[in-house]
Amino acid sequence: MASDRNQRVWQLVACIPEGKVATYGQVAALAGLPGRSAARQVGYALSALSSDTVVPWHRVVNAKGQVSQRADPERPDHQRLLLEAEGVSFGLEGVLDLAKYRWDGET
DNA sequence: CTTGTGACTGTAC
DNA sequence: AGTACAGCCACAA
Repeated sequence: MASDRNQRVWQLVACIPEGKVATYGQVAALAGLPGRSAARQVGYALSALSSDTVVPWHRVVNAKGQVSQRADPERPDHQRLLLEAEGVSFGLEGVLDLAKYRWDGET
């Protein structure tokens, strides 16, 4: 059973339009998570996701514009492929242009 | 109840 | 520029 905060985060992530990405801090702020460690809680919320989750967690990236460090060890490229399929361009370092793809926070 | 860890961020050197 | 430190919250043992 997930906490309400986690569901709140998932709901927000699910609101991210295709071709856009949001940082943990961005999601945290939009989710209304108080405190300075909100980003951590967002990361934890995503970590608690199920394998059958419908949440496009791959659209959530860190402040560096890179995908999470905890991606599937078996398919680390999966997240990148999903984003590329949405029109997001990645750099050789697996970095994307946050200034261009960063979600405005509105649908 | 206490301790430890974690999908992070921001500031400082 | 890249690296290092501190902060805060939630969950598991």
